[in-house]
Formats: sequence, C-alpha cells, structure tokens
Amino acid sequence: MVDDDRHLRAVTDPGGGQADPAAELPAVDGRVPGRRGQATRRKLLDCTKEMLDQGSYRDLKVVDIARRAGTSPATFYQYFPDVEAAVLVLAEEVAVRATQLTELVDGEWKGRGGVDTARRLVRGFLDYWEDNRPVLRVVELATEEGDLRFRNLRVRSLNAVTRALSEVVGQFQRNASVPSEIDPMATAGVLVAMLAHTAAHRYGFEFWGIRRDALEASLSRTVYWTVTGQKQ
Amino acid sequence: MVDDDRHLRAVTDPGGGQADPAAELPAVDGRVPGRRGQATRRKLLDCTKEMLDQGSYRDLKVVDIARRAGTSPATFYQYFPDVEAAVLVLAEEVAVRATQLTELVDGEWKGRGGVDTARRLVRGFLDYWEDNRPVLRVVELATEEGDLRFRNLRVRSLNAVTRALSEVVGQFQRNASVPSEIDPMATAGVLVAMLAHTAAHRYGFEFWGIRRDALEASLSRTVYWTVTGQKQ
DNA sequence: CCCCGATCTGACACGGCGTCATGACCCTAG
DNA sequence: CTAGGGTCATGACGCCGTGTCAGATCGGGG
Repeated sequence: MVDDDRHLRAVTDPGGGQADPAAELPAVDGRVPGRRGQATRRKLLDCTKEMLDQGSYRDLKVVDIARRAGTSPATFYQYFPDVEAAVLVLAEEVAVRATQLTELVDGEWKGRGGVDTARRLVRGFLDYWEDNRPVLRVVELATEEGDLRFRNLRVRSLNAVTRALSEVVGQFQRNASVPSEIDPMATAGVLVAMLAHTAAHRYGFEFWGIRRDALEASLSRTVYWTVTGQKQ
Repeated sequence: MVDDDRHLRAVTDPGGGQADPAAELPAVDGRVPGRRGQATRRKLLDCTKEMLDQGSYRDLKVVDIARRAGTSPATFYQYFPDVEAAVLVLAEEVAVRATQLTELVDGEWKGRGGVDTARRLVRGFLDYWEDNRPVLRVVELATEEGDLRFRNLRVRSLNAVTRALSEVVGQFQRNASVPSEIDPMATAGVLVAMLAHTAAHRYGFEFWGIRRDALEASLSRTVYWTVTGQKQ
C-alpha cells in the first residue's frame, strides 16, 4: 500500500524526459529506460499485438505475452502496470493513423463529385478498420465497458472526422439543401457510427452473402444523401 | 476426461423434458432440476443480471455472483458451465423481446406517414437498447470477440428487423425510387448497424452535448431517405 | 578488468476457477 | 412418524494467472 503511488509517479513525474512528447515516456517505476529497456518494451508491445491478432482480448494473459517475448512475467510489469496499459499504447498508435480519415472528408461534395468523395470516405473507413481490426476491436470493447482511457482515445480519433463531416453538413444547411432543424453534429455522429459499426462487423455481413461492393454502394449512397440532402 | 461429455449430455439428452421448448431445459449434470433447483437457478440468473448492471463484464466473477445469491461458487457450477453460459441465457431472454422491433417496420412508408414510421422505428431501437443495455453490451462484446453462441443470438435478433426493412427497400426499388443496382439487404443491414451502434453509444453522444431529440431527428431522416429514396 | 547502474527474474503470497466427495435437505412410501 | 432415496448445497482441494519483492545478471565506461 505504501508503494501504491508507483503508477501515479510514472505519470506525474516525467523525470525530465517530457521534452519529447512523441515518445510516450515509458514508465518503469519512474525512470526512463535506456536503449536495452526500450527494445524489450517494444518487443513486449509487438507480442501483445500478435497475441491480439490471434486470440480474444479476454484471454490475453500477461504470462502468454511474456512467454512469447521470451521473458518472464515480472519483466512485463516492469514496463506496464497491466495488460490494458500495453494495449492502450497500441491503441494510441492506431488512433494517430485515424487522421487519414479526416483528409478524406476534404473534397468536393457538390454535384457528381460528391458521390465519389462519399465513396472514398467509405473505402477509407473500411480499409482503416481492416488494417487495424484487432486493436480497434479492443478499443470498442473497452469503451463499451466504461473504460475512460479508451473512451477518450476513441473520441479523439473519431472526433476529427465527425467535426469535418459536420462542417460539410453545415454548408449544405446554409444552402437550404439540409433542413435547418437538423443538428449537423448529430447527423455527422450518426453517420460515423454507421461507418464504424459496419466496418467492425463486416465479416458478419459477408456471412449473409453481402459483398464489399454492395456494402460500399449502400454506405456511400446513405452518406451522400444524408450529408448533401440531394439525390445523386 | 471420462466425464467430459457432461455438458454435451445436457444438450443432446433432453431427458424427456423437451416437451416445453420455452423452458430452457437447465442442465445440472444431465438431469432436469426440480422446483427448488429452478429457484436457485433463477436467483443466480437474477444476481448475474444485477452484477452486470453495475460492473463490467470483464470483472464479473463467479464468486461474486454466488456471494450475492447467498450460495457457494460450487452451486453456480451446478447450473452453468461458466459465467458466459449464464449471461447467454439472459441474452436469450432479451433477444426474444427484439421481435417488437420488427413490428415497428410494418407501417406506412409512402408519403408523409413514412417519416413517422421511420421515427417510430428509431424510437423503438433507442428504447429497446436503453431497457436492455447491460446485457446487449455483453452480446455486442462477445460477438466482436468471436464467440459464436453470442453471434448467432445477435444475428437472430437483428435478422428479423433487417429482413423486414430490406423488404420495404425492395418495394421502393420496384417503384424506381431506389436505384436498381442497390442491394436491399446490404442497405437494410447498414441502417440497422447505424441504429444499433448509435443506440449503444448514446451516452457518448450526450457527452458531445447532442440530445436525444437531435439524435432521433438525424436518424429518422437518414432512415427514411435511405429506405424510400425520397425527400421527406 | 572492474564497477555500478540498468535490467531481468525466481520465488512467493494471493485470489479466482472448476471439481470432487460428502453431507444436508426434503418428500413420500410404508 | 420415520426410514429410504433422490435432490440440492458446499467445504476442501489442486490448478493457474496476477502482481511484488529481493536479489541475480548484464554490459558499457573508466
């Protein structure tokens, strides 16, 4: 109980390493690891990811990660307070890549080009999810379980796209194409929810014999209409 | 290892109790419990639900359920092979209530009435989720983790609504309101995904200051347009 | 080649899991 | 009302993963 502030210290006491905000200052027990330490830390992270690619989050044990990394469980705890913490770092890395989605919203939405923009956005979402499925699965999961760390992460990564989309909706609203009583942010949020959930459950759709083309088409159509308020 | 067929037996050997398909023949070790047994089983289920209402699924321990029910852990294992099994029964009960959603699709979709039908469907979804949030959370969770039992359950409950919606889309397609190259089932699936995900993350939306009214409005608008292919 | 901090790990206490054998309970036939 | 037999509950146990030490090991600068 006396040592209960270890994790806290790791967070509150940057130990002078705060200079580089990009490198998640990895906390051992308050110190910043050297070259060798960094390597093991990375190896542990990689192994965590590999395990996640294979089995479920629920069955992700520290022992297994350690074994796969060829170290002892104790070593794992040297770098992360628990499994969640390790996964959180992975999630952070994935969240950064979500910015690529925001860029897809920047494009022509008026007229025929709008359909293409919508389609590109849809493709981007499906691809992004495909590339990072295992980690995103956990983010979704942990968020739903009420974990604030993951929730904030999720909000941060989807916030940008949502705001961008909401912006576009707002334009078409001033245009009188979208009814004035509609809340642009709500609309954008709902669309993002649709994209995220569809992407997450894609293989569930294929189970019903629905191919990716058809999915893209339906999603694009709905996105385009909802955003622009216009028939394509 | 000789006894490894215990659970199997529970499933494959109805023991003559198959007459009532509504009563999930509860398996102890192959026998069907009597009055007292039924009672404890129910109590365990109820306590499981209560625990689920409070804490996360990950932290749901057999010990805690048993303690709350005022029995020993061993008793729990008399009725369920593991925690998942108990939750699955609860999920089954919730899934049955999903039929109420299908009924909401039956209604006038043409003209002004269609907007109301869409709105009622949206409301139904949000309410259904609100009423059964904790259990549905686990269904979503377990499905995403690849658990087939939960996945099938999820498919079964959402399948009905999706098919019904797809039916309506098909009508408007023959009407030439919806483009012929669109797959009705894909479209319906995408809409259901949107509704489910939005309902599941509703409190995430409120965090952004988006009220339920706005959410309903945006959802209804998108549903109506996508289904009917017509401006409201 | 030695030294010292950085890094790793064996050993341990703890707690939940799942499984028995056994005992308590209840109902009913005699 | 009481013994017998099935129903139900549980104490006790072995197993395994967690998280935490103290102490062993490593490896690069002096």
